[in-house]
Amino acid sequence: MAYWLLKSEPSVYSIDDLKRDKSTFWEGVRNYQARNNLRAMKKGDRALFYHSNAAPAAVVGIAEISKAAYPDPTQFLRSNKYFDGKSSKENPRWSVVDIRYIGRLKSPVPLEALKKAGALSKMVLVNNSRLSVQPVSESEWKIVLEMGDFR
DNA sequence: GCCAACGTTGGC
DNA sequence: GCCAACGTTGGC
Repeated sequence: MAYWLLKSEPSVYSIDDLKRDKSTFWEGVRNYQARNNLRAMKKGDRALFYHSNAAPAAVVGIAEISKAAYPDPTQFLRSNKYFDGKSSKENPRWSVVDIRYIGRLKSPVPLEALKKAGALSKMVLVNNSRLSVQPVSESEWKIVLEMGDFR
């Protein structure tokens, strides 16, 4: 099983929104590196749910990849803000995955705490804060869940 | 709201 | 293919 980190601004879509919805499709990724990470996901993989542009920015919960990558429907909707006129149905540019709510961390782990943890110095989030879909190593995964008192 | 860091675009 | 200009992200 692989591990990932998904970022979302809580004012747009928060962990509580996911809890309410139970599952959703991860729309709107328009960055190639992030898209490639989406396409590498397999059903059953797990992801940290991270709140960006939040006070504090923090890992707040856990989700499961419930369906592997498929074309992002929003890229074809002219009225949608994620519409991409350069994409085609024959050769879609952008992908989504489905995710399912697993749970909240008992205590959210702020970015600052991740930066302070020596064992996480190679974590993508610590080194490239702009990538919105990131891989997480198994050891990083375990450490973050422990820091968040996830049970 | 500011601004640094990063990604993308497009002229050449 | 280079790189300046521009737009976006995201921490603070």
